Amino acid sequence: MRSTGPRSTLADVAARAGVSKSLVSLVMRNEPGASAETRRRVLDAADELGYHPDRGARLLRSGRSRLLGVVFGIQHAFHADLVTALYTAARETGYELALSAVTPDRDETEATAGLLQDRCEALILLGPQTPTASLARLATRLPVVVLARGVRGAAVDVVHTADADGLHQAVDHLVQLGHRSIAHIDGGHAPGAAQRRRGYRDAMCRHALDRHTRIIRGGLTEEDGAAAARALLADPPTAVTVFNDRCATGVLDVLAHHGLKVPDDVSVVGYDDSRLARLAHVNLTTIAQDTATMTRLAVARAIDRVEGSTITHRDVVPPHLVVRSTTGPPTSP
Amino acid sequence: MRSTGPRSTLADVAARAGVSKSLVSLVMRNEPGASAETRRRVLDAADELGYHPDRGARLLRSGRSRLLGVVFGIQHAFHADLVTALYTAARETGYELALSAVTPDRDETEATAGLLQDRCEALILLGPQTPTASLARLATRLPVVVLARGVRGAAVDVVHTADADGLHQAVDHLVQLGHRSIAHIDGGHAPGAAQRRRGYRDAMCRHALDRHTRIIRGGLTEEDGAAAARALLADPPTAVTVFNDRCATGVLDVLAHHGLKVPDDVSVVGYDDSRLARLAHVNLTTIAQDTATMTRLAVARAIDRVEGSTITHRDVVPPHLVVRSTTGPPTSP
DNA sequence: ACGTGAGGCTGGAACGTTCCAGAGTCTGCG
DNA sequence: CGCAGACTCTGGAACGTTCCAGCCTCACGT
Repeated sequence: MRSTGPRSTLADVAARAGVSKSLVSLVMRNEPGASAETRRRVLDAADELGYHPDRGARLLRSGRSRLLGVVFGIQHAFHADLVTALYTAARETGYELALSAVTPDRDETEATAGLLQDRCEALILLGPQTPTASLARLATRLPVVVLARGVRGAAVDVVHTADADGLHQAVDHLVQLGHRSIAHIDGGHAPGAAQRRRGYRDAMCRHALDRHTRIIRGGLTEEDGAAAARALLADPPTAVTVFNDRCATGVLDVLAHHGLKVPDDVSVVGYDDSRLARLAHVNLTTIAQDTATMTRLAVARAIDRVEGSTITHRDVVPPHLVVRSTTGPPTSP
Repeated sequence: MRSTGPRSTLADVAARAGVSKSLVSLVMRNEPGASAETRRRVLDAADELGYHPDRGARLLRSGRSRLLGVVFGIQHAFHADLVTALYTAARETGYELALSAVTPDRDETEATAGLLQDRCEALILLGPQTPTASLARLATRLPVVVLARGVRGAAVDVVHTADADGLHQAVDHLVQLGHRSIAHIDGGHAPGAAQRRRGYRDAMCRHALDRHTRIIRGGLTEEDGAAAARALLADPPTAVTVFNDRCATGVLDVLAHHGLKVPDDVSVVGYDDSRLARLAHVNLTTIAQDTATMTRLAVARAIDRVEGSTITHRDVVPPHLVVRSTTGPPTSP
């Protein structure tokens, strides 16, 4: 049933065309050094035999896999968005992506190990939790780009959003709508949480709203958001900025269950502009990370390194506010 | 800065451990033939050198990649659950997973092509939309296992849930609670939708509730659920079974926004028991697909085929009801 | 005492490429 | 005429594995 036809090799093609292996190799790689006539003969022979070069052997000899490894959290909606964008960013570069997922049973170390076996030439890590020291050690073996997390110090390239800036925009927007009692549900120890927290605090200061500053411990999951929202119910602010969209979803949910109207009673701003936020029935006002730019940069940095660059880059990409329907002017001050 | 340390090889490890390459090879593959003591020495040496076997070279020599390709939809919460389970299912088998994602910009054909280049020995496709004919064609090249979709006819192995059975259980549960007006929000043309629809219809019949049968066009996203729920608002049933959890989330959302209490006013049952359903603040009663069993079977089928089996299997795994907090007795009949 | 067999280990030949050094042939030019 | 250089082409050595045949050593049974 299955045509387990024996794969033909360079040698087979060479024999059929009456030339040497080396010559066939040249022709297959489209390199100069063969006459037009032989070239055609070789190509014909290859075609007749249904020859396809063996990637593994090629890699083994040449040492180049043209593969970029990507480590991502499979449960993470925003990572899904990033991976999607990474695929398109890599499309025209001549490099391909190799995916390795982090799951509850499979940590980053394991995910990374898998990619090393594939001989990836560089690694792109999405919001890695790996301690900086380990990252640095990894970076001695091959180029590493950290995406969507601001790591300090390690000799790795970093691409992330101007986290604080995002919260400035969020607070500005709310203040402009007339809000004064604006809380922040933070991301705990999650990557970027500290910066966003600081952004919130600074912005409140700038608007002379220090005394309204109110930070509730959140996290990065829906759960965390729900818990934080419940903590807020006793004395709700008129607006709340949330660490990320996923967490904001939990907040919205709890508010709805307790009869609080969004945005009439409470305005909510998320962060990421993940697929979640764009859903019509959620339609969340949020701070959009510029995934297209970030992923394009990440891929470019990785390739630069592969091709010999030794400059360490840290790219901070500005986010922007996307106003949807979860924010509006406060009804009662 | 970066030592661009040359990748260490079997030979390096061998030198450091004071044994031969062959011995190291044995140890790395976990084959018998080395004493416990040397084994440890070799493992230590490998660790110190940060050695990772080169998959390409391995494949080149042995002709076996020991790789199972997995094609999945990266936007799909339930696929994430499946991939997670697949990793654990594959863990002890000696095979590894190669992931290839389907994104809005990257269709199944492209995802599959990538895996073929990696010389995967078999393919596991998650809820593929590819037409049966193409699947059959693909199956002539290498073993193919279709997971979470009941494909007819093609010479591929299939592992899926007893879809209709799930809806029987859902309806039985609701009837037992005292519901009579039970609607179904279906999945349109999605894989499995037809079977679930039929399961609902049959179960309603069996309980002599034919005249309450009410099917609303849904789909597999939150959007679809939200739209369907809005259609239901004019004359809400006391309970509704929904195509999947994702869709059910949309339903819950709309109900909450319109002040309908769940489960007091309306009971809701989902399908999949995806991570979504298990969230504390959602806590959705749902039909759990047995992902552990399904993935274990899928991996086993793939490996059987790789190892020469020519029997075509179709495994139908029974789902089971998980009662959480979105179902309860109807308050007013 | 001696074969015997098993367990632990080694050396070298593959696998299908690419890369390098060189071997012919031909052209043009001093 | 001879020789440099360009153009074609060839042979063989890598690349990092796995696989195979075989070599010790030791304990065991007779």
